[in-house]
Amino acid sequence: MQPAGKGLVSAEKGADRLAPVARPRAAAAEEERLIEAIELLFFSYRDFTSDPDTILEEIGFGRAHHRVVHFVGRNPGITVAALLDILRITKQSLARVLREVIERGYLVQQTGEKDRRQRRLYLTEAGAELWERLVAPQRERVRKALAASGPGGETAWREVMFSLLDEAQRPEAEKIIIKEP
Amino acid sequence: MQPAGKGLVSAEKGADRLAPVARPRAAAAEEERLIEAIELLFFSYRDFTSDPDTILEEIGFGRAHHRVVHFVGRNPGITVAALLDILRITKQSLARVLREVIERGYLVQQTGEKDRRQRRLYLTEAGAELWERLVAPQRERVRKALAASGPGGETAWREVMFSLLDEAQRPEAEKIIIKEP
DNA sequence: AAAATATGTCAACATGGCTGACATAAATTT
DNA sequence: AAATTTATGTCAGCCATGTTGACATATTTT
Repeated sequence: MQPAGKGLVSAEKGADRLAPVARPRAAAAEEERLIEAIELLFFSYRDFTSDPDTILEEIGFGRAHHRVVHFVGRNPGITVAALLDILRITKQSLARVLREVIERGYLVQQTGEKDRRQRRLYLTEAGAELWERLVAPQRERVRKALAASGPGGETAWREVMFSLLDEAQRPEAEKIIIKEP
Repeated sequence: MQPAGKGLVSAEKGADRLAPVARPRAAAAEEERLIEAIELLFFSYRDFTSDPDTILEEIGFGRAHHRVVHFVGRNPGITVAALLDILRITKQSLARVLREVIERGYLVQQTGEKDRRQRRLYLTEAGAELWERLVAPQRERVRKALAASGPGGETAWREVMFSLLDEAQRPEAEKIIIKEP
């Protein structure tokens, strides 16, 4: 299902090439285009987070719990320090959420084998189930969206999204996101 | 500055076409790709909001203030009801933020001409200046990111972002985002 | 033995959401 | 003209999730 032909998805760079020159039209048009992109990002991200929000509400969890479940699910045995690095919150903030997720049986801690100061985090079966429930609609939403763009659309989308990252943080983000077997 | 050749931006659909068939590799690989996209969205959005956050902190405002300034700046004379529609928060939540933004002189209310129940919202000069300060780095970030993708990248990116919206809300989002002259 | 590290915890506070109840003025309907 | 609906504002209290600062414990490293 392609989006409507005209509006948001056109953005031909030289569309008003034939307009009168005197007006500062080119700059203004680019600015308009960019602001549209900014708002598109805002609205898309909001809808993107809405599916899990519904599920979370049922079980009395919030987005913070979601993030913990997700990144522990994705990185089994992750240390608390590494999780803090990803989430960029204080350990006190994490502690509260972590306690709740553990108390409710979605997550367990295991003392690190090599370094016994570490508390490595793992999802329980219930946690894995919850993660799947939460990630499924997002995956489906993203799958459809990527499929809706033409060939090469996914690569282009990723390029843009990746370039939106702070340059300094791209290597680390890549490390976190990509799992090589 | 193109992202590193291998990692995030490859995603050729048939990359492992030649791999052994027995393993359920195709489905797993797609799942992996989609989860990477989900996390990319998460990290990119976080960095995307980080520039304004810095400025906002200086002046003791939060993201809520930003959103109000932005959408009033973008829609001069918008009514409170319309703003609530965009932000999808309660009027009590908006009221607090609105009051602060008005008290500090960034925004004014004007009784509607046709409907005198309405309080139409406008940025003051200080408000317009603030908006420009806030939007400038985001615009620049998005400009660079879109430019970093190949030709047609912007259109593809928009298609995907637009398709991430709830289908039911696409027409309204389009109405809000696009300003026709 | 001392220092550094990984983690946990207590307490207090801020932001920005929420619900519920009620108030006012203006427009619309009857 | 009266009744109703609409647009907005406001009070009060609650919740989720972030913050800072201080301190405690176990373990590893120096």
